[in-house]
Amino acid sequence: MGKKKILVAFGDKVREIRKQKGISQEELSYKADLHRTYIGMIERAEKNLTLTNIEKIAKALNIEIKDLF
Amino acid sequence: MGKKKILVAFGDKVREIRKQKGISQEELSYKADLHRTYIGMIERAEKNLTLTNIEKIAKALNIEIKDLF
DNA sequence: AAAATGCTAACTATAGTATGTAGTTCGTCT
DNA sequence: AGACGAACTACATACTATAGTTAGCATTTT
Repeated sequence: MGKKKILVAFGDKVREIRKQKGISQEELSYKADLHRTYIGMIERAEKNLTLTNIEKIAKALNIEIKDLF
Repeated sequence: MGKKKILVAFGDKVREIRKQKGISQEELSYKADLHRTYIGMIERAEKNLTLTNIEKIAKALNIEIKDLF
């Protein structure tokens, strides 16, 4: 099953910014109030996340939602 | 049950741009390949939509995902 | 070695999809 | 003006797909 481009792009962006900020998936998961493995799934484009979780991740990264696209 | 701010903001934005383009919910639903009533629910902030559907709506409106935030 | 991430598998919550009906808006015609 | 129909939108409900959440162990990275 091929992963959707948009999910790959989003996951890559999250990983890029997360590394830029020098934090681990686990640290991000605390800040976003999401599970550690769930963050990994998003970065690997295995989850089609909802708008509320997109917002949680943006806030945890201290960025605007816009900046994830 | 109070509607989440982010969903209200998103729904309002979709409606604003849709009206700006002078198309009905039904027309938008055709272009986005989503059900007519589902578009209504999104505009009324009753649904927490996923990233793939956010993309569908942006494409149907001929805009970038960024422009919805 | 320790810390971080990948990956599988399960369960539960809710998004996605659709139908039917009620209500709204808007122009047109007496 | 008010009455009428037509197009659009709201809303309740129900079903089915899948997102959300977690645990455990494997693998990779530092």
